[in-house]
Amino acid sequence: MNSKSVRIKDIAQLAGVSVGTVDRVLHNRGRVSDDALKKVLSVLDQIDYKPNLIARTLGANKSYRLAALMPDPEQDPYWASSKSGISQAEAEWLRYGVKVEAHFFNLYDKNSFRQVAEIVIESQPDGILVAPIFYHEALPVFARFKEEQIPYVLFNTNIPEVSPLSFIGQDLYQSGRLGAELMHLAQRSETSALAVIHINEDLENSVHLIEKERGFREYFESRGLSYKIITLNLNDPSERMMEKQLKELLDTEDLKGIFVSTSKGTYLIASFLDKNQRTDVKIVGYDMLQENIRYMKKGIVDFLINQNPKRQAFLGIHHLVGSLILKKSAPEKDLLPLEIISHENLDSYLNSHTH
Amino acid sequence: MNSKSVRIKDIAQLAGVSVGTVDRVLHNRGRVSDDALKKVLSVLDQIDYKPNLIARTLGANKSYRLAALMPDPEQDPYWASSKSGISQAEAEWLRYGVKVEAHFFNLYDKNSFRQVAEIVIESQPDGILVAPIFYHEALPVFARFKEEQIPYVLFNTNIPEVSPLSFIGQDLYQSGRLGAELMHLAQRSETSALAVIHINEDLENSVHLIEKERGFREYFESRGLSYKIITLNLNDPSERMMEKQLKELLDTEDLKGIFVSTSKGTYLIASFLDKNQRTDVKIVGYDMLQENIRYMKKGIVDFLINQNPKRQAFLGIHHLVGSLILKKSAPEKDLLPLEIISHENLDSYLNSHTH
DNA sequence: TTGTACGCGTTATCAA
DNA sequence: TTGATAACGCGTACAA
Repeated sequence: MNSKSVRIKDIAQLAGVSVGTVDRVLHNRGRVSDDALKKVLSVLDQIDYKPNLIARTLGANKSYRLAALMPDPEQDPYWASSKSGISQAEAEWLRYGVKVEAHFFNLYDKNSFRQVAEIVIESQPDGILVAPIFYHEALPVFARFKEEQIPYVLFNTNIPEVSPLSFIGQDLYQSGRLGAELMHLAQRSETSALAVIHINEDLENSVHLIEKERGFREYFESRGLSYKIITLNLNDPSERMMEKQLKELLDTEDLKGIFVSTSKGTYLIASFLDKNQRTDVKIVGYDMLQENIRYMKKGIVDFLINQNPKRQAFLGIHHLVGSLILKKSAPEKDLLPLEIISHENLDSYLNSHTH
Repeated sequence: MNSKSVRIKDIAQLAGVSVGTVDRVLHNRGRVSDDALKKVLSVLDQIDYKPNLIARTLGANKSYRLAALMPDPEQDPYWASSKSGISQAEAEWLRYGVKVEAHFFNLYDKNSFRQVAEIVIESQPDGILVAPIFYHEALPVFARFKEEQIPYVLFNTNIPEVSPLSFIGQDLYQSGRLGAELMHLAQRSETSALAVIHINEDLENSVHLIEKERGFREYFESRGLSYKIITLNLNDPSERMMEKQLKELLDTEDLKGIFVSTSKGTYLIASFLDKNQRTDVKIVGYDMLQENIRYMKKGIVDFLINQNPKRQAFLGIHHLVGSLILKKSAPEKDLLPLEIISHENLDSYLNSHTH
């Protein structure tokens, strides 16, 4: 077949050593003389060796255990999508002996993050995929991972300081700018008031939401647009309290648009506006959650920015496997495109397999 | 992995024959005695044998030759993207013995399609990836493929009647509707005139363009919007002639938007409007060609719908390989999402690796 | 430190 | 018509 593809055997021949020696060099197992090492490395330097995955998995009876550390999918459908991405990746790599165990922490309890992380460490996986949504709590956890020498990949939220193998996510500042552009398009007058609504316990600790708002505001500034922009942080989980704050906002301002910074928040706001029959207020929100889709089809939600949680998690496992097993270097950052979902392309996203 | 999985060896043992015999039965290669056949079949009946695909491709050591039949990439940068998707897929499968030979036909010459198709057949490939952009000419060609029993996958344009292994592309009617939605968003008044511009030799024969226009028009109808919509088909390739027709259009109508149905057409129209300083006319077009990107950054093009030509071709080869070699069943239709590109998410698409 | 030999599951060859 | 056996490329145990 491909007479071109280089095998270990070929490298051995070129370097004038045995396949065993080449193998030891390739996997840095040591027990190789400086002389042999040099010879093999010089050959490897000149040719592009790509191991035959097929052959490798056939022979190796080895299995890899990966762990995922993420919020409980039952608390928020956004994370259920991430979960399904992990399952999908696991299915794909199963025949290569890869297993992934998912561990969930409480979305509303920062301490549980540390606790579950400790459980993950105890299970001694070969690699970890993490969604570090709590900035402060994340730092000591990653220190522990390093201590235990377990490689990790981040998704959803980046914390560059902990130098992960890779980060998979989106440019959140730009995401905010895009939200602004879409909001601007949906408006028919430039004098109305707009709101940025976060639904979050601890805004200062949530870099991702802050970045989105910054982008949203700067878009209008950079274009010299004079909308009045109000920020509202709804941190009280009780529905009654939330409704009260929203009613207040609608009463005091001539509000024509709401940019919601989270996916779950999107349908909460949509539900409120729907009940109060305020279809004049445009909504730009996040992600194709079932409820968000419903409100978009109903005409309540105008635009969704797809963060592609499923794909993020899928790629996370993918990079982890690639790096650990295939010894491929994962990209430092894998930024997914900011996908715009509107009424007319929604179905095309829902029907596509590959996404 | 699952040590439980049944191997040919196990079947042989249970049936009291050798692996060679089992292999012959499994692949109906004949040369098996009735007695042995019965014994093997009865074992196969009781257990669920799933061949190890990994081992199969290793052992088979077969090489596969695929062919691609598509328009000449030098005539239109859109097809250059498709070409690069094919190359990418080929690179990925090269080490498994897959080779792809691309054959180009003349975009402006229907006869060349049939001629090149005949050349493809002569080369007797194991499978063919086709972009059948000429409807009438395609039918006899697929009849020939069937005659020669060469499996084929379609991309870009679907012709369901020829029952391909798989089709990869987009819903073009919906694509037109999306174009309309974006155009509507970009307009500030509902009384202006809009144009649909095709740049094509033989419009009636081009299902894909007709479908887009149908979607575009029906969107406005279904919403009761009263834009005046003019269709213009520029079939003369000379620039002078094209400019004359466009000038005429702009002079006689209060035109505020142009929907261009092809990717190459997009930058041609953009270039014209740019030269004539008609930034009041909004453009919705197709694909992230370099020139289209340039005009979008310049503010001349307002929206692009990404048809993802590269990915389409890539997936085409992918499904072909999956079906032929790995005996996986390819999806009958693999419809890619209709991606909206705007000023603020353009870079995110350009920077993303995985796309 | 080095090289050889065997196993992974399947296919293909060849002698019996 | 059969069955034994050598590939395929890689990892690794084990002998030198």
